[in-house]
Amino acid sequence: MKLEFNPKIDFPEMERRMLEYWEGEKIFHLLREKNRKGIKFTFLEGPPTANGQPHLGHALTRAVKDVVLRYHAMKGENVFPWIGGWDCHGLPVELEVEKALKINSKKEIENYGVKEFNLKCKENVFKYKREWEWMTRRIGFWIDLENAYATMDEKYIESVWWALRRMWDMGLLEKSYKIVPYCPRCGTPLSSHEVSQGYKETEDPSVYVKFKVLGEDAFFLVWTTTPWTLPSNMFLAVKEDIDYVLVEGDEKYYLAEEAMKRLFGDVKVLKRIKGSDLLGKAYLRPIDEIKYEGKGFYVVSGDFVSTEEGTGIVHIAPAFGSDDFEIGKRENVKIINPVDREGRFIEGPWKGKFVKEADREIINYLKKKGLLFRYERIKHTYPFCWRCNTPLLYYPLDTWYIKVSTLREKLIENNMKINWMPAHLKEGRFGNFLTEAKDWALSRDRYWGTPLPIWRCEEGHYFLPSSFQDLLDQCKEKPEYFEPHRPWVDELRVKCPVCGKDMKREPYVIDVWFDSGSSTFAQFHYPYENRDKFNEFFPVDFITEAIDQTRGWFYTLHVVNGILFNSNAYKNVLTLGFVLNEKGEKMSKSRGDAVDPLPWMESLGADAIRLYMFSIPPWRDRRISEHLVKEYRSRTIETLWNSYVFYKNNATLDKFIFDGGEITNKLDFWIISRLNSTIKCIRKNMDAYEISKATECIERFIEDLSNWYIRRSRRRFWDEKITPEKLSGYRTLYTVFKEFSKATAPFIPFISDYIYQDLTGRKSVHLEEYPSFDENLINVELEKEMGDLIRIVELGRRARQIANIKVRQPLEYMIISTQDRDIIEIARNYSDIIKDELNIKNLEIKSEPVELRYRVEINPSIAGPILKEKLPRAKEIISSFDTKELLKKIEEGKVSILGVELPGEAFLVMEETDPSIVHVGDNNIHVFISREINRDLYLEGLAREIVRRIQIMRKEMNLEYSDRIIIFIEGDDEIMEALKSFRDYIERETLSTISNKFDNAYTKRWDIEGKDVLIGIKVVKSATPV
RNA sequence: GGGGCCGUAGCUUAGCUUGGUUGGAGCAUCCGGCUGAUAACCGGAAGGUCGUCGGUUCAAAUCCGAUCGGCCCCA
Repeated sequence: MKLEFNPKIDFPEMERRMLEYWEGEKIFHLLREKNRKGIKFTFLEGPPTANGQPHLGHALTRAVKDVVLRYHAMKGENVFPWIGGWDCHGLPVELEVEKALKINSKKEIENYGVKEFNLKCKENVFKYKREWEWMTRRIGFWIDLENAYATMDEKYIESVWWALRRMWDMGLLEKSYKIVPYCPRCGTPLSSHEVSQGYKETEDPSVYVKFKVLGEDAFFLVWTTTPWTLPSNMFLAVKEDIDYVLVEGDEKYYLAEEAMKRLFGDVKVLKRIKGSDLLGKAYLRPIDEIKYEGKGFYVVSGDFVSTEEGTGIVHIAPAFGSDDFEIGKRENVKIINPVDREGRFIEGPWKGKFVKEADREIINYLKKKGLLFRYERIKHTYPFCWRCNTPLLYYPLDTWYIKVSTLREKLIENNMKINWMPAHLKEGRFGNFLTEAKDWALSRDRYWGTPLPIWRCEEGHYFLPSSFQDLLDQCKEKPEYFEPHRPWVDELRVKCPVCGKDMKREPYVIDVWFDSGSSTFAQFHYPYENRDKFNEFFPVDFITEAIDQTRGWFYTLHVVNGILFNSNAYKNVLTLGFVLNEKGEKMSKSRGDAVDPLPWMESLGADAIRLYMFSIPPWRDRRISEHLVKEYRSRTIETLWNSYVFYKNNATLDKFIFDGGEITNKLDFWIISRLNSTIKCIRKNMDAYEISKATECIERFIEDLSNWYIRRSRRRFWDEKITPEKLSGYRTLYTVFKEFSKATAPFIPFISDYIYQDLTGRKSVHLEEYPSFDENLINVELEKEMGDLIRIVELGRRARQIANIKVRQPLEYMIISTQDRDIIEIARNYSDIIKDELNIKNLEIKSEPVELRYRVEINPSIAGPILKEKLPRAKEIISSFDTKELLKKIEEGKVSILGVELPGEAFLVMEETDPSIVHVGDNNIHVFISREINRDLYLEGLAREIVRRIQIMRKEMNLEYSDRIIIFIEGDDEIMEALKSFRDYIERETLSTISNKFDNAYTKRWDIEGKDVLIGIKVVKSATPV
C-alpha cells in the first residue's frame, strides 16, 4: 500500500507510515536477498547493553552505522552479517538486580542464592530491549535484530572459552597478584569504570616525613597523603633526570630542587645532584613495627615521580599502589602487608584498626620519634566506593591475567593496518595506549558473567576445556542440565585429566570487555560452526562507536583478535563524538539530562535528526537541541520538499509524463551537471567515510536547485501552453528528483523514498542501485559560469539595495565592468537573465574601468617573495606615490622601488567610483546602476505594482492558476496612464481582461506609491478542476 | 598526575595538511525585497583581539613553544 502524496507534509507522520510500508513490503528483506551474491562489506555491531535506556547519543551511533551500511548496500554490496548484538554480562546488570532486591553486598547475594540471583540477572539484561528496538526502528536503522548475537548465549560463551583455551595454550594466561582498587566493605575489587564514578573531593592528611639516610647526617624528605601505608614502606623512588638538592634547614634534607622553593623558600643549598646520584642510598625505616627480614629500604628509580606535588622523593609501599607494586616486583622483594581484606591492621600497634582510622595515631607516632617534618590537611579527589561510600584501597589480590604487555610489538604492527577516523587516534590515543599496553586483569570476583573456564586440582594441575563436550567428557557424571553460567557450571564434578583428582573451578567470572572483544568470532559460534562465514567476515570492514570505546571495545577487539588471529580485527574504524546538551555538557544518565530520542523523532522526524547529525564531523562533540535541528531541517529537507511540491504541482497540471525526451535549455544542462558532480562528490566522500563532507554536497545541491534552478525556471512553467522549454524543464526536474532521491536515500531514507515512490511509482528507492555519475554530463565550465552569473546578479541586487530602489521598479541601465574575459563572456551570454533578474532595460559590458579613481596596493603574494623584508617599507612608499603615474608605470610593466624591479602583477589596482552612480564590486567584477527613473520607467513600475495587487486578490479569491478574470481599475491620472501603456502586460500576467467598472466584483482599495487605487475582479471562465 | 582532542561572529561551523589579496557559510538579529513553491521564498547590513601570551617569518587563524578553558581516556 503506497503512501499518498500530500503537499502539506507532516514529516513524522509520513515516516511512521513509511516504516509500516517497509515492514509490510519486507523491503529490508528484499534488499538483503538482492545483494546476497554481491561482494561482502562486513560490519560488526558494537553490542550495547540493553539494561539501560537508549538516549540521543545512541541514536547518533545507530544513524551513522545505518548511513554507511545503506550506502554500501545500494552499491550492491552484500552487507554481512548485518545483525545486531547485545552485551549481556557485567556488574551494571548485577547492581540493577541488587537494587531491585534491596540488597547490596556479596554476602547478601550468597544468602539470596547465586542461582536465583543470576536468573534475575538474565531477566534484567533485556529490561530496555523493547526501547532499544523501538529506537532502532524509528531512527530508520536497518539491522537484523531477530538474529542478533547475545554475549550470554551458550554458544557465544563456548566461543569465548575456546579463545581463553587458545591463549592458555599460547602461554598467555597467568595467575598473579595485582593491585586493584578494592572496597574493603563490599569485599570486591571495582572496575575502573566504577572507580571513576566514585571520585570525590575529600580532606586527607598531608604529611612530610623524614627518612634518615644511612651513614649520613641527613634525611630524605618524603610526602604522603596515606600515612597508614608508611609501616609498609619498602623503598623510596626518585626520577633519575630530576635535579635534587641537599639543603640545610634545622637539619639536612634531600629533596627535589623544584620542591625546595615551596617548602623552604630561601635556604642554603649544600649540594646539587641528579636523581640518578641518589640511587641505591639506604635509609632507616621510619616505622619498623612490622616484622620484616629481607632486602629493601633503599632508593630506586621511578619514571612516575614528579615534582609538582610533594618532594620529588616518593614513598613506596608495594602492597598499596600499582606503581609501588611494580617496583616491588622489579626489586624482587616479599611484600610487607599488615592489612587484611577488610582494611584492618592485623599486626603492630594499630592491630584491629581500620586503616584510615589509624592515620592519626601514626602521625603522632612519627611526631614522637621526631620524624615528622610537617603536617597539614589538604583537599583532593580520592576514589570512594560508589555504592557504600567507603574509601577504596589499592590492594594486592590474586588475579588471572593475559600477558598483553609481551605482545605490544605485534599489536602496534597490527594497528598500522587500520584506517582510523579521525587519523590522529592511530598514533595518538590508541597508539600510545598500545605502546604501554598493560597486562589484562581478567578475573572478577562476581556472579553474572562468563565464568572463567579454568579448573584446578589439589595437585596444582590446570584444566581448560576445549569445548563444552570436552568439559562434559571430563565430568564424573553427566549433569541433567547444562548451563555454562554460575552456579550450574560449578556443580559439575570435574576430574583432573592428569591425576584424576577432583577439580574446582577458579571461582571467577571474566571481565565483560573480553566478551565484547570476542564478538568477531563468537557471534558465529566460531570455530565450532560457520568457519567459512568467519573467514569471509574477518577482519571487519567497518566498525563505529563513540570515542570512549577507543580504550574500551576498539582496544579489546584489537587485543583479543590480535592474539588469536595475529591480525587487525577491523580495517576502518570511525569514532564518534558525544552528544552534548544545549549548554555544551555531556548528556549523562546520572545527571538526568539524557534526552530520550523518541519524542524528538516524533516531533522533528528521524530524517531531520539524522541529517543534522551527519552534517557535523562525526568525531566532534555536538550540541543538539530541537531548535537547532528544526532550523537545519528547514533549509535542507523542507527546501527539498518544497522544490518537489513545485515540480509536482506544475507537472500534474500539465499532465506531464516522463518521456525520456531531449533537454535543450542551458539551465537544465547546468542542474544536470550539478546533479552529476554532486553524486560524484557524495560517492567520493562516502567511500572515504567522510560523512559530513558528503552531507555538505547534499546541502549545496539543494541550495542550487531551489535557489537558482527553480527560481530561474518558474517563468517557463507558468506558460499556459506546453512549450519545448517547459518540457525540457520537466524532464530535467524528473531526472533530478529521481537520481537525487536515490543519492540521498542512505542519509534521509524516509523522505527520499517518499519522493521516489511518488515520482516513479516503483517499490522503494532502497531497492535501487546507488546512482552513478556521468563524467560527460559534468560541465565544469558551465558550473563555473553559472557561479559567476549568480555572483553578478548578487552584485546587482546589492547595488539596488544600496540605491534603495526595489526590484519591481525597472531601471534604464546597468554597467558591468571587469577585466576578466570569462566574466565578460558570461555577462554577454546571460544578459537576458541578468536583465530579467534585476529588472534592467539595458546592460552594458565594459572591459575598461568606468569613471574611476584608483587606488593601488601591493599584492603581497607576488611582491612578498621579491621584496622580502622590504615589503612594509615598500607599502609606505607606494601609498605616497601619485596614483596616475604609478598606474602608467604598472601598465608599462615595470616599477622599481627601493632598487628592486617589480612586475605589473605585483600590484593590485582598486577602482573607486563616481559617487553619482551606484557602484558595487568585489575583486574583479564591478557593477554600476543608474539611479534615474524617467516617466516611462515609473509607469512601468506602477504597472508591476498593480499586477502584484491583482495576484494577491486572485489568491484571496482562491482562484485556480488557470482561471480567467475580468478586472477594472480606478486611480489617478498616472495610474490610468500606466494602465493604458501596459495594458497587454497586465492582462497577460494576470490572465485578465481590463474593462470598465462592473458590479458583483471582488473589490479592494490599495495604496500604491501613495496613490489610492481601487481594483475589482470577477471570474469569467473557471478552469476545469485538476 | 600522564596522554589526547577541541577552542574561529550570539549559535552551528568552513578554512589549518602546503603561511600570502579583504577569514568563508548557515541560523538568529535588524533592514529590505518577492508574491503562481506562499503558514513558502530571496537579498543586504551589522556582527570576528581566529581562547591568551610568546617565538619563527617580509608575512601567522594556519608553523613552533607556553598558558587558560571545555571534553575524553588513563592513573
